[in-house]
Amino acid sequence: MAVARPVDPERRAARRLQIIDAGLTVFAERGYDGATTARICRQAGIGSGTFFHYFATKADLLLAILELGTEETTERAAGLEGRTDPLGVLLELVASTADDAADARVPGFVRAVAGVMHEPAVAEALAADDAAQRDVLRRWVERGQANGEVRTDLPAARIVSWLALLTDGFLERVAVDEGFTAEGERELLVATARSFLRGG
Amino acid sequence: MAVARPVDPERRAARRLQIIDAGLTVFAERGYDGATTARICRQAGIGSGTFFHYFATKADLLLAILELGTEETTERAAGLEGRTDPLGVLLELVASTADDAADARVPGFVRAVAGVMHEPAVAEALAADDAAQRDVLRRWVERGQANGEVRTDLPAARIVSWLALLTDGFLERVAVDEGFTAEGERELLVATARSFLRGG
DNA sequence: CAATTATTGGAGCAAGCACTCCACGAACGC
DNA sequence: GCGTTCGTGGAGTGCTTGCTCCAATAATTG
Repeated sequence: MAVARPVDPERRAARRLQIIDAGLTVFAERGYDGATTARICRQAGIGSGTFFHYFATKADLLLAILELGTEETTERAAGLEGRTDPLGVLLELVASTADDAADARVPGFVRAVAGVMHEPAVAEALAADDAAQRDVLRRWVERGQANGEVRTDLPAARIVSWLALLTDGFLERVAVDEGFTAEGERELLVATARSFLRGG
Repeated sequence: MAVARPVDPERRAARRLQIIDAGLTVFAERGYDGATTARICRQAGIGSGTFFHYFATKADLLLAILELGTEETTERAAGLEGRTDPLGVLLELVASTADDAADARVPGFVRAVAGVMHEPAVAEALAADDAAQRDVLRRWVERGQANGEVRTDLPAARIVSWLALLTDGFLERVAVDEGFTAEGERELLVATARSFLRGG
């Protein structure tokens, strides 16, 4: 009778994260289509039955990874409220991209995702992530403009696009360029962003 | 007896280009794996037999497109020999990226390629293209440094990487960002590159 | 016109894939 | 212990895909 064996949310979350981690690794090194579910399962050390017990679809795994990234972004943004130096905040946000890129899997994952952008679900998730990130940036850019710390000859939205250009390009370079390391170029990234924000 | 029906190189080249053009289109809008050979054939208005008569493999088509791009790069470089204003040349080269991006298929194709970088053959071809492009840029950067037009606080190779960062990021933004058009942002790209080269 | 060969379309095939299904074992309430 | 449900692995399946094969056609020479 009795309702035996209730779900253990912690155990479930842990397994989920384990699969997510494996997915991140394999997506990064093989691309989306190159990452077969079989390989992801092997990387995670599980059977395919388990995989589809946690994710209905391979695409769902990708989406879950993206969602995790978006969460981190919003958390990071929340931790910055109350600051009064918009330029400093913006540069920290830019620098955090370099820090993310220090995990070698991140750049690879980013290009893997870019390669599946034509899938509507992925495009939507990525758009949401992009919008969240842009929202944060724009708010600080506007404050900086009001402040006099940021150039006012360009609208805030356009400045945000250019910050994104810098960080996207940075990730791409780290992925491709042998001599271009996240740690080594971090400082120059910040300096370049500062120069741009001031209106060099 | 008689050797009838000799190959017509022009006809062959034309067909080849027709397929290449279709491939560029479909790769750009569907990604590499999303671009089925069937769809490429439909786009080109040919049967699959014809396709494989011209390209042994789907990957070969991708490689052919890349090779065409490399050729254009080297041709463009050759046309610049003899100039004495390194900074001007560099900015023209950067601007030509923006011009390429005006063809909406180019940014899409670039990310499609990025999504298959884990294939050794593609990685190799892309490395060759990258090396060719870098070689040209580095030569002009070095001349600019000797000239006093380009900053000397960074080694030429590193400056080249950062120029590539700008152009890569530019292509990515054009592909993703609704409000970010190649024509509209071209000028700012050149200005930003100039600022960076001078050492802002 | 005949002979010969490049060129073409499309039917079909083998392989690989995401995903389903099921049976067994473990964990819990009673 | 017993009953019940969750968690798990892996064999199997149906579909898609890159690619092959071949018969028909077009083009060119003599």
